[in-house]
Amino acid sequence: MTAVLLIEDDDRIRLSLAMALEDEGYQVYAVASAEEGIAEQRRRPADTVLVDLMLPGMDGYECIRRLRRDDDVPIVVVSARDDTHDIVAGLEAGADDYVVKPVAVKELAARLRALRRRARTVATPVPVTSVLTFGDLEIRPEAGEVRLDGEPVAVTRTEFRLLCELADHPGLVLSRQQLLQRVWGYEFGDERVVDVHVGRLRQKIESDTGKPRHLVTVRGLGYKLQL
Amino acid sequence: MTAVLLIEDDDRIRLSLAMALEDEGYQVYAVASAEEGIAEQRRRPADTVLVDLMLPGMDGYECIRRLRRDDDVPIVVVSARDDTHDIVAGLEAGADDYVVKPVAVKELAARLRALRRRARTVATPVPVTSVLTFGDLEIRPEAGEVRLDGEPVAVTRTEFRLLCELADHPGLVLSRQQLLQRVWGYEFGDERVVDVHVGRLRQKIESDTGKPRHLVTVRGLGYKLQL
DNA sequence: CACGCTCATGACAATCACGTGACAAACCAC
DNA sequence: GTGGTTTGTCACGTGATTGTCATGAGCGTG
Repeated sequence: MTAVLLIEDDDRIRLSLAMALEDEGYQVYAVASAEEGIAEQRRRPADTVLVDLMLPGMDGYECIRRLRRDDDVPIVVVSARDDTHDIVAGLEAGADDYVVKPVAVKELAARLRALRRRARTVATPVPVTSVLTFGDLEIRPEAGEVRLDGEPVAVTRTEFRLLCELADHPGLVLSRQQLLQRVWGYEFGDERVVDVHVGRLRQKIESDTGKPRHLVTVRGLGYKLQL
Repeated sequence: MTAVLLIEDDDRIRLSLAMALEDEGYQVYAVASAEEGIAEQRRRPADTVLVDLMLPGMDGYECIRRLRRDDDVPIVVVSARDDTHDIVAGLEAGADDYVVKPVAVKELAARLRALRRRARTVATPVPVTSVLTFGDLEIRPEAGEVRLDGEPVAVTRTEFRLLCELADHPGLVLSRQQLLQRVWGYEFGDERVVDVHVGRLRQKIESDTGKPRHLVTVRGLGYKLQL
């Protein structure tokens, strides 16, 4: 069965549209915000995404761009706004189609079928990649990528290696000595280097560096990475 | 340049739409009947077909079905009729999109671009050719062909092998060393060669080489190819 | 509370990584 | 051969990255 992700903040519209689509034979995942939608699509990818443009928080255009960044999934904008500028912007952001509310369900279903006919089977987006997850923090060693809450975070090589080393031992304390050896290859050296890099890393992945949630200090022993 | 075939019997609309599309950078073949359109598409296939529904002689639905029989070309209905029944019928006949006249040219152009992004080019019936797709970038290893937004891109052999090697591991970082070995067969060698070729490749497949969308640098680690 | 120790952080200069243009050798098609 | 294309090397500029250091805050203990 075809699964559709519906991102629409208006409760009435969301529910009625979801029910109508279910009657048409779709399995519908419905959420009320762009953030939820992106998370949902990551967790349980649908075959097609329907998205409203006017959403609380992150707007629809940004939502489309983020979905597109991860994925080649067909996206249809379902919006009340019908002027050319919005339509062009929606399509340029990466949507495949744009329909104006209120929309006949039969038409929407026909457009979904047309789109699905056309959708290509993309070459495995990211194959067999191990992802180390620490709550909202994701580390993909092979992809050289760190994501916080789904958003890519730019880290330097040393920071990345440090993070991977810590992530390889979740919840375990690694001493500065151990880190110096494994990340830097130093046998001896100034242990302060580790502190500095941990600090820089925290700036990037912790919202409150004073109270780190993932990359925590164990006084007198070293650092560890936890959920 | 992208060629579109416009099938529309009303002279005024046909001419003005053709001119408007030409202003948008399309090459337009315009004809006034379904029969002419089908013949024209056989003789000189366009990349996309725009078709009116109410045509003298063979109607638009039948026209779409016949075009579809030959060809997987993207088809957009441009019709004055805006009721659900017509829209569904048009899409079910095989159209990819349906816009209601009068339509803003900007919107139409945006829809054409969106469709083109999505459309697979099956014009030449190449059997069992794997196509590696990265958004608007297509790589056909067997055919030795690279396409950007459907348009063939001329790449040299080394560039092509480099691209294939990266495409074989979508989203994964390959170090310069790995690339040197796999593309050049060098065991050792100047890693800057890789940079230079990546640079040349970017000139050809990235619109803004400063901010590459597909062939990205992972500082300190290497390069990767992504959506 | 005072002390010693540990850790966080900002500043800074040296270094590094990368992108790019130029160029000559190698290669290729004709 | 000959002219054009492709390829590897080099050098330079730019901006990012790195290790060091100094300073001050934080913590635990007596």
